[in-house]
Amino acid sequence: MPNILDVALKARVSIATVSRVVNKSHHKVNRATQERVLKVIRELDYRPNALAKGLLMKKTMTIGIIIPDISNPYYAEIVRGIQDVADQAGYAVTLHNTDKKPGGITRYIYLLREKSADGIIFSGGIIDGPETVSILKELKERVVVIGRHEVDFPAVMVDNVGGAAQAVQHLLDIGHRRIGFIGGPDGSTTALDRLAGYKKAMAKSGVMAAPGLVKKGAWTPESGYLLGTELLKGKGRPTAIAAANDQMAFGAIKAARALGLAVPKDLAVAGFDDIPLSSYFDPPLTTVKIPMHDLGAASMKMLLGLISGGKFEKMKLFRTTLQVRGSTAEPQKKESGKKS
Amino acid sequence: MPNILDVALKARVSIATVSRVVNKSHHKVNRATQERVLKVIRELDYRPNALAKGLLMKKTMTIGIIIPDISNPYYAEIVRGIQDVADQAGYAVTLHNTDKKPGGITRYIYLLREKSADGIIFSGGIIDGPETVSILKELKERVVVIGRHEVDFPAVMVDNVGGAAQAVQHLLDIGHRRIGFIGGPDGSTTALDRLAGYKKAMAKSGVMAAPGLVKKGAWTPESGYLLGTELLKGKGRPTAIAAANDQMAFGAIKAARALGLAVPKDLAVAGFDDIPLSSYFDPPLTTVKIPMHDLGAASMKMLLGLISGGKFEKMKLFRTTLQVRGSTAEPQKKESGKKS
DNA sequence: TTGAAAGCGCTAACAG
DNA sequence: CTGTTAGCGCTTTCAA
Repeated sequence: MPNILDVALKARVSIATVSRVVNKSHHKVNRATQERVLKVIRELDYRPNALAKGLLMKKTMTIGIIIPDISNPYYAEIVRGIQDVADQAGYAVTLHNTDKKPGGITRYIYLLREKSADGIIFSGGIIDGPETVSILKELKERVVVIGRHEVDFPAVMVDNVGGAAQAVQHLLDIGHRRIGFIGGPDGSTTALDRLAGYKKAMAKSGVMAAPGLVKKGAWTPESGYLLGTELLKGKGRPTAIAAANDQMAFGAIKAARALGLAVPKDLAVAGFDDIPLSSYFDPPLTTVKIPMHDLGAASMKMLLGLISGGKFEKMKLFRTTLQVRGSTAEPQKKESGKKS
Repeated sequence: MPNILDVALKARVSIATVSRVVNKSHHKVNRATQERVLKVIRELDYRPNALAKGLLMKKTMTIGIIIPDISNPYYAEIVRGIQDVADQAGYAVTLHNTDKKPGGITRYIYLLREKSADGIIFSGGIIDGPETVSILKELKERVVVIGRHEVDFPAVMVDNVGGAAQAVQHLLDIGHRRIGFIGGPDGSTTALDRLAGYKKAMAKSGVMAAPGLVKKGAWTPESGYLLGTELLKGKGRPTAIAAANDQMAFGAIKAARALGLAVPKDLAVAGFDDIPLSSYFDPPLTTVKIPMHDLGAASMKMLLGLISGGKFEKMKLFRTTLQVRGSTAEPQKKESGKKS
């Protein structure tokens, strides 16, 4: 791999001159010299070493993303949004999955610090404990978070409370009263907010939310299936289920089918997120749409603002929109729908 | 951010000594000195600068992944597999999406070279042209590819021909004769191989594959829907469709439903990949399972072998397994199934 | 318009 | 066992 000295020698100039033409510096360089250098650069296929440059300039044009799991379509979509604007701005992105790894978050933060990342985008996931929070608080890194967190960083947020309320309200509006809720895990503020939205809508309509109707899942279709089965087999079966994400909603639908219940006839199901495949399901899933790609893009724009040191909105809130599709319908007439 | 000199000064030792304790060097360090240094490191929260280290050692502990699109569950799963073993081995991963970007591949290769990535994993995607191929050929970087490519690199491969043949053979076995195929785009070797598998199985059974029954899609559910509609509306409607990936299969199923056709009663549909949600569909999708996570993991292990310079398999082939689920069934009796 | 030289933070060879 | 020093490849004063 040729370096700047190789170029300089071959072009019979100093490395300073090479540097100037490579960086299109304002410092004037003779036209002829410039072309000679450019020619050698092409011949040698020279590329400046980003490590050396980064070391000197304290800027690496790299940012890190910390998420629970890239194989979750929700995060995949967000990451794509981040990358699209990062790439445009000349930034590379390193990816870090925290799930199933104790102390993952702090580990990655330190890693990114060592690598001199220019910034970090942090989304979702469970903050392991107060320790993590205090570490986060003292972070000197430039950080943007997606979603609500217990720490004060510039943030891109989603109205999860309102979104969940929308979904539940829809269920209420079409006549459901016994509405089950499959939520997310403890420690997730997103899970907390979506549960709050459920409770809010229920309370507003004066409907009792039986404690047995609320379950805590793990965001996966498997957990949706498990919890859906519990809900459906328990006493006082709900006529509708709102799930805190689409994957769990799919699990719940599968559970219903396994018990001989038709969706939406015997059970209405609503999801959350609107992942790409949701509208292709049968029945197409009624869900609360989050503009995931935009979420990612907005967070990266915010980080760019932070990095450049200019002014920028410290907070951006995205509203959700309810997508009413085939998986929800009004409950069957009074006689409780036994198995056909 | 404290550097090695700050630590050295505060601990009253030389930077060499600090370096030795940080790197657990074999070079002996007095026990007491060591503890003094360790204490200062903790006090200052010192972390070695990876850029400086990388510059000197010519090793960055970072590898790059070049794929078409992370929001495609197929790639997301592969990337997760890569990351799991990379992370374990102490490597960070940068992600690069090439789709919809002319010249993307070469651009990212150069970027990765500038950043001194220790290796590159390259999966899927269309090689823009002969130019890209020749650039790839001259690459001095350590590269592992996933899938078949026109270039000779260590590779992790999938038996796409055999897999597609499996799916089509299954359709044939249960009695279908008019079998449509929704393939991938031109320029993708994966698409080529899956199409070849379709043709192979058809030929083997002596069944004519009418040219009008073969379509080329773009891997997306939308294109599956479009092409499925074409297939179903055309003359001599197929009784079964094999799609080159699950997303297009879902699109085709949606198309069938839109035309009042029941799956699998009026139309059998098989997919390819077995993405996480496929078994949750209604009907659960019959598909050719690829161990995507393992594919990613294997590619990273191979790259680790390449990097360490040891011996390792230059090629690893993964077999596919057919998952027969609810979306395929035998064709209806002779009388061509009109709308009910 | 060009070049010499300092220095970013680190490791390792060498000397003591 | 510890320290001094060269140098990884680059940008940027400063001088010419």
